Formats: sequence, structure tokens, C-alpha cells
Amino acid sequence: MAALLEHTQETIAMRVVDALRDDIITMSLKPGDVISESDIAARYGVSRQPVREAFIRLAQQGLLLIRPKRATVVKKISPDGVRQSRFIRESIEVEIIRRVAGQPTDNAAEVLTTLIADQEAASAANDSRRFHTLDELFHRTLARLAGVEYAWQLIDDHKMQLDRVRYLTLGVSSTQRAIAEHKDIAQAVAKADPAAAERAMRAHLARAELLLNQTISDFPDFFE
Amino acid sequence: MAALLEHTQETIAMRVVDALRDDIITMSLKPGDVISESDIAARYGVSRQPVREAFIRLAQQGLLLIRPKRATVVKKISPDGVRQSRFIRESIEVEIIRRVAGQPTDNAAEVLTTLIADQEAASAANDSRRFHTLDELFHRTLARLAGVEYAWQLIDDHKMQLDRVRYLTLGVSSTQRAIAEHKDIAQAVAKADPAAAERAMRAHLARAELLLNQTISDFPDFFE
DNA sequence: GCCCGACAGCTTCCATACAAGGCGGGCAAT
DNA sequence: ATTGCCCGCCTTGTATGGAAGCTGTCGGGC
Repeated sequence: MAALLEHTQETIAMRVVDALRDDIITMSLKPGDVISESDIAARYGVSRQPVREAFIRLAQQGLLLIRPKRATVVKKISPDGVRQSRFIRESIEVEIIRRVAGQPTDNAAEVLTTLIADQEAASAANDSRRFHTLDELFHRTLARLAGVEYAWQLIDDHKMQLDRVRYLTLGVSSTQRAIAEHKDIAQAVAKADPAAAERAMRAHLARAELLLNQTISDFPDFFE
Repeated sequence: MAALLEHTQETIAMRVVDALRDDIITMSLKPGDVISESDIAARYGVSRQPVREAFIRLAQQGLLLIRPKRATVVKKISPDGVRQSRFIRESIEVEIIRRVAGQPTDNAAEVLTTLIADQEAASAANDSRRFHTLDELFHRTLARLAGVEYAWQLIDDHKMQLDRVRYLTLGVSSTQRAIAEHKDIAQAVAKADPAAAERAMRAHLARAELLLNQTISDFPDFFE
């Protein structure tokens, strides 16, 4: 397996990155919280050096704000940044769905329907975490079908802003509705109708706008 | 000025980042070249630490590949990565131009025409470097007019892959033709015709495809 | 009461030393 | 001649001490 050959060992800095990112997305570390290299180093029982490198990585991903010689704070969520992140995502996903619907491969529709079936199972079991994972897989699969899986990876990097908002609205979002919209998309792909697919995708992504405004008024301190 | 208030001082690591990135984009450091923290540190007369942090940043931007305990190499250009980077750019820029042409502000067309005039001046003076800058400014201005300047900043991060290719083709690209295409775009904006604007933008971005294939056969060692 | 400067305590930044692992050449055994 | 191991040299990773700089506080002068 490639994984064995690559042999990219687990370094301490990477572990710290993962741990911190998880803490931030799950709001265990709240926007505005100030952290210091020494703090985190002591908490994880490691030296300051790997923590520092983790800070740099997370800062580049827009989750931390390093103020030189001053402090490092968990970046507050920028409403405008979230909107533009969604603008980017919508731009790319619309282009993706057009391609997929425009040049459908044999099994594209089939793959999507099986994914939707899994989502219905997760929804019925009330397993929202699994549903979230499957939802993400649905969109990533579309990217793969369009031959631009790397593009999805880019979305993923700048999607963490959205993920923090999503975490705040956990349970609010209706899985039933999302599934229905996924079906609309899959149906347009099956019919090889790019225009309909684009409409369905835009409708699917548009729902988030309302959630954002609601969230801002619910947690004003987390936004700038 | 915000710059003065922010007072973000120039740190050594930042200088190293800028210097290395410039070296990589201008092919002073060629794809496949192996560099080491000690090397660069000695070359710039600094310690290994800031160099190491610069490596991390550049690795996250896809310009370097850090192989733990082995070496750090200038990443070779991935043809598929370039294509997908362009896919991303096209997706976003098409969405941008649609918005600009769909809801044109009073002075949008005016701003664009003055920019094009500057480009003609640079082209006449045979100042290709200045033309490149103005070309980039043209596209960034469109993003600003659409209210998503941050989105352009994101493109900028993942555009360095394209920039390396562009540098290899310096002088090949026809400024005259680019200007004509810019005029088409500006005209569609003036007429508030989103469909025409989209067509013009796609045509404008499509030209690069040919250049890429040509470049790959000219410099096979730089691609993976 | 108000202003302003010295200072203590914090932060991130940089330098240096050491640790851990990959890689290749030389050497010995077969 | 070939194979396999060992060891020095290289790399990146981690630890730690000190340097540079920001911030708030406390106290003295007005």
C-alpha cells in the first residue's frame, strides 16, 4: 500500500495540529480565547517548539491569529469571510455539478443513490455525526466524478470556517430536507440535465444563509 | 493607515518566506531541487529556526515537499494540479463576472476601461512585467466589484502553481490578444449581459490550456 | 485629581544543542 | 561476485535558554 511506502510518520507537531483544530471546530476553544505556546505545551506535555509550528499551520488555515510578541488568539468568525467562503464553495460546486450532469458516467447516478440511501439510514438512526460525514462524502464524490478531487481538498481547507458555524447549529438543520435536496441533485444528474442540476445545487447551498444570520444573533461574541 | 496601526513587524521568517517564494516562482530554485534548512540558513546568515518555519509555510502552499528525516525538495509541477487550479479559478471568476455584469455599479465599466488603457500603454512600452501586474489587477478589480475581494486573495494562494508555468512561458503570451479579450469582458459588463460576459471570460481563461501542454514538452523535468 | 514614565510580567521570536531516523559506502562473510 | 550488515554523515524533529517587544500597573510629579 502507498501508505506503507510513504511511511510519513506521526510527528508531535501534527498531533498538536489535529488536537487543536478539533478543539477549535468543536468550540472547545472559543473564538476570542487567547492561548500561548507555553500553555498548550504544558497541557500536552511537549515542548514549545512543536506547538509553535502547530500555531503557524493553524494560523495559515485561518483558525488562529498570531499577534507577534503579543499573543495568539482563536480567530473570531468573520461573517463576511463565511459568506465569501460559501461564495467560493458555490462557484466550484456549481461548476462541478454542471460537468457531472453534462457528461454523466455510467454509474454516476447509481453511486449517488446508494450514498443517499446510507444517509437515510443515518437519519433514521438519528446519528447526526454519521450523517454529517455522509453529507460531506456526497459532495466530495461529486468532485471525484468531475475529476477534480483536488479542488474539493481546497474547499475543505477553507471550509473550517463554515464548520465552526455548522457546529453551533448542530441539531437545527433538518436532515430530511437535506436528503430531499440531494435526491433532486441526483435526479438531475440521472437525467443529464445540467441546468436543473445547477438550480438544485444552488437551492441546496442557499439554505445556509438563514442559519448564519440566526447564529450570529445567537452567539454574537463569537463573531467580529 | 492600517499598516501603521497594525504594526506587524517584519520578522526574519517572513523575509525568508518571501525570498524563497520569489526564488521558486522565478525558477531560480527549480522543481526537483533539494534544499536543506542548514543550507538556506547559512545562505541568509540566520539560524535554522526561521528557515524551518518558512519551509512549513511554503509546504502548506504547495511549493515545497518536506520528507521527514530525509530532505526538502522544491515540488515538481503537477499537470493535473495545474488543470484543477485553473478549474477552480475559472469557476470563481465566472461566478464573479456574472455578478458584476448582472448587477453593474455605475462606474464599473469606467474603471475597467481605464485599466485596459493602462495595459495598452504597458504593452506599447513592451513592459511585460508591468503588464503582468496590470493583468492581475484587472481580475482582482472584478473580484472587488463583485464584493468578494477576499475570494481573490484565496485564489492568489493557490495561483502560484499557475505562476510558475506562466513564468516559463514569459514572452510567449500575446499581450495584444489578452487586451482584446479584456475589452470583450468589459463590453459585456457595460451592456449588463451576464451570459456574454461568461462566454468572454471562459474564452479568456481557456487560452492557457495550450500553453500548458507546450510547456510540459519544453520542460519535462519540471513536471511530475 | 490627572498625567506620564519606569518596570515587572507576559508574549512571541530566534539561536543553539541534542535526538531520531534515513541513506549510502565500505567491509566482511558466504 | 554477491549479499547483507554496520557505521558515519546527512536530513528533519524536538528541547531549552535567552532576546526583543508589548501591556498593564504602580507610583511619583504636577
